[in-house]
Amino acid sequence: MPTERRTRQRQAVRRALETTRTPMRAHDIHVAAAPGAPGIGLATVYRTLKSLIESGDVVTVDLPGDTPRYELAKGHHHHHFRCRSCSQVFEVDGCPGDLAALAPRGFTVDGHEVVLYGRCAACLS
Amino acid sequence: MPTERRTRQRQAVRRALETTRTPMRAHDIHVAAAPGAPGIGLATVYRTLKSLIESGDVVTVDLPGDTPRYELAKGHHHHHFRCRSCSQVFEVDGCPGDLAALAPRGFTVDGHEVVLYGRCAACLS
DNA sequence: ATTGAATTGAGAATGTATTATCATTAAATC
DNA sequence: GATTTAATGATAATACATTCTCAATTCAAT
Repeated sequence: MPTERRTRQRQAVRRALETTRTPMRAHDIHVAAAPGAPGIGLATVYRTLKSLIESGDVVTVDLPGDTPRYELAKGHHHHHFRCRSCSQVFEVDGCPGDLAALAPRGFTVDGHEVVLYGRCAACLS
Repeated sequence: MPTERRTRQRQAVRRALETTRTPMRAHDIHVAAAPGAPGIGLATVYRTLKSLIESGDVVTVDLPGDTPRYELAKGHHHHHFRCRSCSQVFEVDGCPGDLAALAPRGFTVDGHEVVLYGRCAACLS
């Protein structure tokens, strides 16, 4: 099995995700990682994301009709908020609770996702 | 202004959406409309969907990480359930209610979406 | 320092949903 | 029935995110 090497670009990708307060798109990560890894390629960003996801350190944040974003695995159940103005996504701690009752009779529910829409504080000020 | 013509293929697309009990993908509609409009092209399905959406008769159902689906505008607020087994999407009447309280301080919430995951009745039986 | 293999960057290639093009067909009006 | 022109079908073209290719690079163990 190949040994994982600690490279400047992988560290830059990880750092980008550790530093941000909002889930990032691959493109955002590419830009954010550039200062720490000059010339880093987009392919490397994707390769790194893939391994981080496989190791469970990163999770994909898929919001309806939006390009995928990535965030560090938080460990706790949470949802997201998407600003209609700046399109940025924010973490939402808290959850409406068990929604199984909403499902049709005879259906089994084992998970759910909630997305809030509106304006973030920055766009309102 | 161009006059809208009543064609066999448009009727077939509309009928497909009126007949189904679950939101359909463009491809599904293409298949479902074929019997009523032999040889109908996929482009026509998209063109018809576009006009139905513009007229407000149809709405797009975007679920995370899934290809877009389309359903007749129901008029009432509702959500969706996606079967992890057959991938089919079902309408969910009912709603967890106002979720604005979950948003971070200073944020404005004007909408939300909820997606339930699990197994549908058919896949469980 | 040397070397073997993992990693990288640049760009081509892929997959998928949707739109554009354009000659042909067919509604709707006369 | 003839005419006008919106609508259609086949297919090329877009738009994207993501993956693949492969020569060049660089990590890390010797």
